[in-house]
Amino acid sequence: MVSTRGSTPRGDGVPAAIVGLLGTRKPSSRVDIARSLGLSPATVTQVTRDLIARGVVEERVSVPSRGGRPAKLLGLVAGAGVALGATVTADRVALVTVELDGSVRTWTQHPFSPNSPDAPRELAEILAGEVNTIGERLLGVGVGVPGSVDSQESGFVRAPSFGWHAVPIGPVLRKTLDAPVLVDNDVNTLAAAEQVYGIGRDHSSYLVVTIGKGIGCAMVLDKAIYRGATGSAGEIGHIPVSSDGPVCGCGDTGCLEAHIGAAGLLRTARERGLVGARGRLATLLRAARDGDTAAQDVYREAGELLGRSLSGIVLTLDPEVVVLMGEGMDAWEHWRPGFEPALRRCLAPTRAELPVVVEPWRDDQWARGAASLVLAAPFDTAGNGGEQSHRVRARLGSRET
Amino acid sequence: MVSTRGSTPRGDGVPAAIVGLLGTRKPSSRVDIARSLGLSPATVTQVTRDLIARGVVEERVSVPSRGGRPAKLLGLVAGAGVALGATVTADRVALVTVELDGSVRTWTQHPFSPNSPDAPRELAEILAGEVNTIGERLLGVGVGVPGSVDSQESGFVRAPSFGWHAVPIGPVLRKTLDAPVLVDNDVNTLAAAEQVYGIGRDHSSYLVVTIGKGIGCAMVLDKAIYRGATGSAGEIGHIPVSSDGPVCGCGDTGCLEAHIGAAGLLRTARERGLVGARGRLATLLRAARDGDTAAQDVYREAGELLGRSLSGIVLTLDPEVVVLMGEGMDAWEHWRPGFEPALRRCLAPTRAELPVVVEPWRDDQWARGAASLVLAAPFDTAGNGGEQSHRVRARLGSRET
DNA sequence: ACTCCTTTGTTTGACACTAAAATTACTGGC
DNA sequence: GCCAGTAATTTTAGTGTCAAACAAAGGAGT
Repeated sequence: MVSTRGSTPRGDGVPAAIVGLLGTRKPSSRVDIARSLGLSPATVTQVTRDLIARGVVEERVSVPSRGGRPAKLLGLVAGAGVALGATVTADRVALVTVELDGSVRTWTQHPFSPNSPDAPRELAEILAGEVNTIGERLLGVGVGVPGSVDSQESGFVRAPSFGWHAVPIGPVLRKTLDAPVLVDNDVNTLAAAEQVYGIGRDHSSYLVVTIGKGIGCAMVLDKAIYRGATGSAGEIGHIPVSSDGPVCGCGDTGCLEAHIGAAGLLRTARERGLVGARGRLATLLRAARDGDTAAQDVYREAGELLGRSLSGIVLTLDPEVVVLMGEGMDAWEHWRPGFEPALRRCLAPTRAELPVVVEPWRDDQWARGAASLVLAAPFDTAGNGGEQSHRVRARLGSRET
Repeated sequence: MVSTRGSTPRGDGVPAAIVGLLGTRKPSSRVDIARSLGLSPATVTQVTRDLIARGVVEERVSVPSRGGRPAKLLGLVAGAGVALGATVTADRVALVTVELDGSVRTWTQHPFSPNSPDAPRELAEILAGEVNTIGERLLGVGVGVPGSVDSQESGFVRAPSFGWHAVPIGPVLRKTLDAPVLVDNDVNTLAAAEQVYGIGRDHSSYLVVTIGKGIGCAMVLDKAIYRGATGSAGEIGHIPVSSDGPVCGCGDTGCLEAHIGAAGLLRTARERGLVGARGRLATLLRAARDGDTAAQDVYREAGELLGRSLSGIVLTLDPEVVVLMGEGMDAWEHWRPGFEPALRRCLAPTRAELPVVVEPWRDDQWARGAASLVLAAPFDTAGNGGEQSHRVRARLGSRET
């Protein structure tokens, strides 16, 4: 193993990568940093000297050695940089400010109507307040949207559920906010968070599958988020699973999402008389928890469909791990009995042991993900984030200023 | 667009990348090379000076200019380097020697029995003859196998159909042959060939799907071949498509391959009395070509299954293009009527126009692919090929010697 | 023929990164 | 307390790449 994240950084990426590493790891020695990033200790000495002088990094205690010069640990100066994250949903915008080490500073929500023709400008206004409060220390703004984005770099959004076609979220925000702005699909932002603070620290290829209103999937392949040719990779909600199933929002019939998305589950439950015509999903979940086997069946069957569909994706992508998250996870205990056997049944003997990690859901997770777009920029050695990612790195570690 | 293939090369990768580029392009000027590789013209001048002195590259004619200093084109010296490619099948080994520009020099076949306990050594002996014939100019050996490989770098092969479990093809060949040896799944080698000489010149993410004895898939994502956590990405032949279908070689029932692999097609044809108990696929194809609608139905239904399965993969991976190839492609005209509508039906409006490229099949294609593993090494800036890839680059462009 | 323009290719000085040697700061055995 | 051993860090000298200035080689207009 040469480097922990992607290829070894160069040029302006070196100081950024060091700061990024220190943000996501415990305080490390210079030699450790060098090993992790594939740099020579000499370079780390030089660059950290500069970062210390600039007040971004500080020396911590020396650790006792086991026969050798003790390492002087380096850590980030608290509050040296802040990322702003925002997610857009059908009725509001959630905002977080996050420190370099991933800890959440503030969390707020604002009413928002994406259908308005002036939506980008309204979003910009919501963000502007926060941006001004943060001031100098702002590294960048990450925005997650439930749709596909042409590229993080530019940020034109297509989100059918909002009626958005090539809506210039990125350009408008950039013009208004005077800060680097990275826009991405919301599930991809969760993957970015995993990449930096979660499972990505130990694995290089994995899937992040979300269960909630829709069914989403983001993928980190060989340490990089994969977005596809048109930014719409991971649209697994519309995989066909039945030839005559329910009608989906996309117009087709029998999509996975139409079966096991929140609306699909509810429809099934109503058809079977488990909840009233005006009943909600919470009712179904309560029934399942109370031991109602018919209610449990709804979830079990959903788990089975999900497991079968994922097994195809796992065979195709051969990930190390699958991470499950999303608002729907609170009912996972009832999905699991259907899910596990369906998933494992078709996996070749080699992958039958595929670990599936179920993450508890937190309300600020979407927005935290969005902020992670910014915090992942230091590791974007391949340059997928383009100019915006570059600007984040510049704010983080440029030698001038 | 910054660079044509992956990220910009560094160090020993620079001369190799230049040679690689000249091998896959028409002769180019220094400035063109610099643009393609993301290097400065200054660097290209320096490195090519060296390559010219070493007799690997030569100056060609000047090209008339359109209002500027005319460009002096650079091209490869013919025969400056040769790659050896080999594919292993159930009964033989096919060998090609390929020039740097991709042209095939020789093609031979040798009987081979992979079930023998001494298979790696026997393979080594077959290759040794050719290696000695080539001598000095050999850049490396590429080997394609119908199974999964732990990494190109090491080359332990798992191939259930051969009864191979962690068979040390790479290590044994390396010990015997004294040349860089790259081992990979056979479908991945086809993807490597596309990457270097085919569709990869114009696209960065695509699928290569093979139809033949089995159903295979290789994927190039963001310009790199993706191999998965255990080297078995692309095992789409075992995606479940029916709950009570025919038994597959993998032990499960209802796998895609069991339905539409060569054996599956034949089984269906026999069940329907279209060919005799001892009849072969050629009989079915002849019947279909002669207008037998029952025979055509077998192919059409197979096309439908393939299209449905691929639509799921396309939704997941959002590739720019899908390339179809393999021995089974000679019957494609009869697959297509089922395939096209099934594939497009479920693609979101944005991807309905997904181009599907059907490549005619050539007998030496597997072996050419294997050789491409070597010829793709110069572009492996990420270092996936590890030490072996590095050794190929060293032979191609090292400054010493 | 002369001048200006355009593009290619080369030279030069600066700079980032490195390998290797030197230095520092400990531990552990005596 | 002294010495050998060990590992982190720093220094030093050197290499590869680049930006910018420069040289070369033509076209097009006058």
